[in-house]
Amino acid sequence: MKKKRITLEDVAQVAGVSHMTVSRVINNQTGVSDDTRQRILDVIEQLGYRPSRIARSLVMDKTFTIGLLVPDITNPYFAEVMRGIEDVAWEKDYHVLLANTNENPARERAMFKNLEEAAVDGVVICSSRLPDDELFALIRRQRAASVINRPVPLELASAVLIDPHSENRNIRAARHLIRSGRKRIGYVYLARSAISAAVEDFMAVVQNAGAAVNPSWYRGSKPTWEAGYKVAHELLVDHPELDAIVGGNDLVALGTMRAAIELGRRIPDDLAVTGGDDILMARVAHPSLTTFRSPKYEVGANAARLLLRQIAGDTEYEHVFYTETFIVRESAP
Amino acid sequence: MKKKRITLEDVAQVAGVSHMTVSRVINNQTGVSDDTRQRILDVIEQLGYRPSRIARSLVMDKTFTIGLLVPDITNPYFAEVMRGIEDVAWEKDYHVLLANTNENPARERAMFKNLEEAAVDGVVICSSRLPDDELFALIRRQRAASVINRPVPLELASAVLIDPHSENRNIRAARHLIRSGRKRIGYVYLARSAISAAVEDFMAVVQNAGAAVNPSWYRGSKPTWEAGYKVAHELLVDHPELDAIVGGNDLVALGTMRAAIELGRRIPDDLAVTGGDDILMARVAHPSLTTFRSPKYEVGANAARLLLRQIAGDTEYEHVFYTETFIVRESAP
DNA sequence: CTGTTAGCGCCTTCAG
DNA sequence: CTGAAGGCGCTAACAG
Repeated sequence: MKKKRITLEDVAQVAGVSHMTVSRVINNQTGVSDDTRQRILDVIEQLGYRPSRIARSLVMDKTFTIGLLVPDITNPYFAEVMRGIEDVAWEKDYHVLLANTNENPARERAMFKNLEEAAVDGVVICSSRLPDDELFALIRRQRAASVINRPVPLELASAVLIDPHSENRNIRAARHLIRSGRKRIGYVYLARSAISAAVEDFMAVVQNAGAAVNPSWYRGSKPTWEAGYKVAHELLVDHPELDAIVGGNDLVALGTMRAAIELGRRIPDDLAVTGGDDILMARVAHPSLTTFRSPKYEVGANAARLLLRQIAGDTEYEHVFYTETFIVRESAP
Repeated sequence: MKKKRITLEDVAQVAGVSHMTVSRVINNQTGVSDDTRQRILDVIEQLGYRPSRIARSLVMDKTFTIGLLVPDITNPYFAEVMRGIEDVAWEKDYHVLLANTNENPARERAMFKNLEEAAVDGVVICSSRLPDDELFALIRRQRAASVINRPVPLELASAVLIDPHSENRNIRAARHLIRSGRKRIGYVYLARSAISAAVEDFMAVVQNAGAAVNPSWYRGSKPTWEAGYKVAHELLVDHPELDAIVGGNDLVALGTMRAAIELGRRIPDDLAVTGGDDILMARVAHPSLTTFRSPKYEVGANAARLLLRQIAGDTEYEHVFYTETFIVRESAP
């Protein structure tokens, strides 16, 4: 014997009006006399009535919910981005349906399908790990989309991206390392991420700048501390000659530092390390990490704003760009 | 001119059957011949049909969605707990509606209301900041609830809690500090959290163990690095005599360490610091942080399991307990 | 094995 | 200012 939900009809009956009048009241519409309105409000309060968003969604064809697709909620970078998204959604009275893919493409695909079935009004897609063609097709199936950290055709979705005119952070890091005298630079890049510079580009720049290159100094990693640790450990065992490593992000760089320290390297004397994102851990770590600061919260907030603007009926997609600031700390002075 | 959603009816028409037959197919029900089923499956594929969860929810009175109420998604502790919850939900094909309260009680209240309107099948409530009576009333309005880190009547909800027979972690930390020779121990506890020991209890234990006590050595803090930094800074300025500080959690302890270092204290020589949670940062920080490890992922996963069990029709609530492991590191050897 | 009918709770439209 | 009718997309219950 389940307790049944209180409905508009129940409220109407108690208040002695038709359900339509109640509907008008809960939607703040005009056309209800002040005392009927007050009476209905009282009944609502007294009964503890809550409008069913389900029913409303069905008839209005609108769920007041946005989907949030992220690779890993435990990555502090994404957590901060999510906070920006969540805050904007909250302001505009939107709900957030969380779709955490655990860096797993199969799960990402399934999550997209879930979001379609949930009929969310739009999706914020953060750092998708899917190939372009597949991602674009999936986006096309959504009512609206806002993409973070992934170039996407302007006619397909809004996006928040790193300024394409600014140099890639990994490459900036490499330049910095070479300037400060490093000769043999490893690169633990983020596999499947649009943030990391392509290995060829990385090599070209390093070579141009007069430092050594070697294809086996460059390895892909998942964007986690553990993965960074593991990959860097292997890299350093195989190539003890390295005197610097560019990490794809802070977590990977921090894992790299740990591996290096365990292998007896002193940082930065024997090995310099750089990261990216400037998460709190980068500051707190020892030695503190040289990295790039990105406006994480604002990136999320902007993505959400662009999405909500589309949902509100704007037909023009928009791409917003941000830049990263180089932060020099102890790990690569 | 919006593109309209493809419905059961559309599929039925193309396949030349009634919508019920299609319904049976998408719900994997028996009573459809193999070739009709296959034909319908083909049409679904070809049309790219996705069942509307909204409509299904309305008629079934079930949303296949759980609400997730957390104080702060950027707190690594909660992020890890959330991952446990999300994974279990995903396994059971449940969606997660995120309600991040930003440590703000007013927002928490509003989020509860949102979750009611969304008609989620149940809620996982993580570290609520609401007073007992209010929280309990709000829980009672939900279809099902599973509570983390907050004692709750067994007839009201399931819960995942620290073993009540194990000594509180802050008090264990204090004992450890006293054993290792500290005399004047400050306490930056988590305000409004059921995790932190009450100041009176803390004082009683410290006094009993033969160390000094002083009411102005104990201050509440929000559970963030920034708050911990600020509170500890003030505390250390006001009370330079302190030779140890027990932090409510790792973030607060890490903020405390930063404040201490900026004020010229050496850690652990001049000041010992302890935390709680054992987030990654505690290990990476310098000096590394003495703390308590809690099974964060499992806490979340268990809370979700308990909730889904209730949703599945189990009427018995259940409370599950976990324990924390003391991890001694450099900050308080 | 397949189809028909009747709602789920709400909003839109149109009458009073 | 208020109400009645119709339908959103789907499933349950019952017919055939």
